[in-house]
Amino acid sequence: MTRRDQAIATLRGKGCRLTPQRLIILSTLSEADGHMDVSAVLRRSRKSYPYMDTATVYRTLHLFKSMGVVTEVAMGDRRCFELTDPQGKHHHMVCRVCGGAFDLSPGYLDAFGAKLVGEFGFTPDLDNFTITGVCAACAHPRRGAGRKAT
Amino acid sequence: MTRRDQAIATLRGKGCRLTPQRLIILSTLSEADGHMDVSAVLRRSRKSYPYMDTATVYRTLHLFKSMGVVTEVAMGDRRCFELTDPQGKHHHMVCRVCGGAFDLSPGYLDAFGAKLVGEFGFTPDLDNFTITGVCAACAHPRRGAGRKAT
DNA sequence: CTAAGTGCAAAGATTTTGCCTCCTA
DNA sequence: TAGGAGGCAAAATCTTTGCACTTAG
Repeated sequence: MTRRDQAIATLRGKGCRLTPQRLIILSTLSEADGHMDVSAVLRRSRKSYPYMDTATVYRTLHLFKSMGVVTEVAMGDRRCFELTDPQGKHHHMVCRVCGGAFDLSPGYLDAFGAKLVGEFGFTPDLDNFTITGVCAACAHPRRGAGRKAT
Repeated sequence: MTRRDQAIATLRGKGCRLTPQRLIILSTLSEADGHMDVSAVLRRSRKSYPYMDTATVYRTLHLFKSMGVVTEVAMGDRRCFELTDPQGKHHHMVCRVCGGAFDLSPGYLDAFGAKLVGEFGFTPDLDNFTITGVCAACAHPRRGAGRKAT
């Protein structure tokens, strides 16, 4: 089951209407496979539905976030959204130079998360975690082009 | 040397003028000892200088950020500023229930960061790192009030 | 002195809201 | 069909910018 299908099931289960606009926004997020800001969601959604309205995108993303089907992540000084990974953990490293996103296997953060719980009683939201930084290609421009890996 | 003094030295070294407004904004950030958003900086700065202008705050914070004397951090869905810690990193845990922010000593993420660099060549932005989750008070409401920590 | 910085006001962005119409369930 | 959702436009915010005046160095 794809994340998009999972999201649809969740929305249906919570009694939300599955309007064409909502499905388009889900598809948009799904195709991009990651972090898009509001204007990017709007722009891309309009490719399949030119009348998509700004207010609809805002309302929909807020709804999705409150339903847990999308996650809002801070990318530097920008707020982005992405479909929540139903498997649970799914981490990304996002390069702030080229914008590329790289998957990070679960496990890398486990020790860290366990420490926070143990020492502070603070339970971090590690299920959908994104960290920004600079990828190898952008850090060493001569060794490879800084192309986008989405 | 306090962070504020450090900041002043840096600014002076880079040839920036030390206007009263800039000093007030530094003091404001310094007194609050932490993450304040633009409107909070403005509001508090006006206590010592009622004519402080919005544009000045924006311009000053941008300047300070570009000079490295303040760091912009994403606190949930809010962008905040704080004096850069000259010791280096200093992280936050933000409770998504009560909104409270807790400092996280450097070191907790070092092993994690080193792994990313070593295994993927990805250099994470740990200076600017905030993790959301649920704090002890909110996770165990009976044991303590969910009060706000800055 | 004089270039940098501020204040003010206006322009631009971004995000939210009201209200009426439309459509999903 | 009835209440939720979308469209549209206006409003509320948030942020940036132009320009004349002030001031730190």
